[in-house]
Amino acid sequence: MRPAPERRREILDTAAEVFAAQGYDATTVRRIADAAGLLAGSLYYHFDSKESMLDEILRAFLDELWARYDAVLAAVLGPRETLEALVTESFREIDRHRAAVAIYQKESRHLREQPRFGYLAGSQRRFEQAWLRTLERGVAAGVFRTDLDVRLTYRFVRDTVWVAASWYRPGGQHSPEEIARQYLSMVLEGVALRDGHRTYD
Amino acid sequence: MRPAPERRREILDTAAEVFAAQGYDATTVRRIADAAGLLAGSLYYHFDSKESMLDEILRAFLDELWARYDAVLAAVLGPRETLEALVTESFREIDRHRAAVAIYQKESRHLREQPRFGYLAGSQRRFEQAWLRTLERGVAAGVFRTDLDVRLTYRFVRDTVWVAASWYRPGGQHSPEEIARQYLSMVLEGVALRDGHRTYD
DNA sequence: CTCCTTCCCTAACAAGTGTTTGGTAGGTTA
DNA sequence: TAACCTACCAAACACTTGTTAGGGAAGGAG
Repeated sequence: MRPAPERRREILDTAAEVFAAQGYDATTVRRIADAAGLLAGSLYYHFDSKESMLDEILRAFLDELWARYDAVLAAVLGPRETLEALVTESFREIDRHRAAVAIYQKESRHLREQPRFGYLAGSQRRFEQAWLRTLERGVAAGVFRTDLDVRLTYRFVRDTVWVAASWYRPGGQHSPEEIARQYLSMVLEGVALRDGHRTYD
Repeated sequence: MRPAPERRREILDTAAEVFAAQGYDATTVRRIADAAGLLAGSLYYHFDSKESMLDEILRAFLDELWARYDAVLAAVLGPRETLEALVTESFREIDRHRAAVAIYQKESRHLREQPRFGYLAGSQRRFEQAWLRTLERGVAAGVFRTDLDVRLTYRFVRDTVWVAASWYRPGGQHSPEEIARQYLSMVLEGVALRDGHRTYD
């Protein structure tokens, strides 16, 4: 027999890809099995249910994301540096877990209502607090504009970052860091040209 | 009998709400019928199929959107004014057809591959061209920054606008025009405070 | 060799799916 | 009144869904 305990991970990655491409509900277990090279019933040797696969995908993604976020937040940087670090980590996460992020984007809103996926709501609250605090710190410190609705700004920043998962493909011409740099530049400085605006050297 | 030829529209609006909330595939015709106050089979007096309902919802949305976009583009404004007008019209469209926009956001990527929904790909190409042309005009005219990847900027602007459909609720404290103003301010000027930055009067 | 574990297949299950068919209450038209 | 149309219901259809049970091939351990 092959040594394969990573067969499980292999199947889970396949499932994540299919979920991301077709949507969770539209994906049949037979389709996953097909893509992974086995039959539908055999999936249940590795996993309890289709829902368990989804659960495991989302948990792994959120665990890794929060490990990085917590590291950033624990460093207690200035508000602008915190924002830059959070955005950069987000793009790195998209680079690593593209499928999981796409699934999260598409499904979390209605999954959140199921008890089993209640942790999605909890994660979202922590997420929102971390961002709001950072923005408010920045406003107080005079590095962010004071004339904007903070909550609107939060949604703006949050969305601009995460929807990138819907078009980003790893191995493209831009690295996650490069995309993060340009996104940050747009979010912080705007796309309009103005007097004294510096171009890259 | 009631006068109702608008019963059809009523059912379609209900279907759009349910599709937007639960996802198209996760929505059963019985659920739609329930919400509309009739039985599943009775839906087929008004519509050919579940897919037809989705098709009609998306077509109505795109038709109206393009009518407004074409009016803006035909006016041949300056690039910055064009961008502002397109964004404002987009938020107005979200205000009017919130459910349809949410469905479009969630489902268009994979629907696009079905022949029946091929027009989604066509619409997306026109959409991309209109935006890219406007941005390139702006770069050439010196009103937009020259150091950004135009395609990245396009996705940035596009996404920031349309994901708003996932959280926007009509009748909230901000009108579509107010949201558009703040979004445009963030996209054009950035969220960072800088010397000489003016707050609202 | 024999036993055991790992990993998968075959075949079926009940529940739920979109859809069709035939019928009918009640208003409109002639 | 009679014929007709609109908008719906009741019941069933064929099919797909996620899931389960039993079995078996292939390798490692004794």
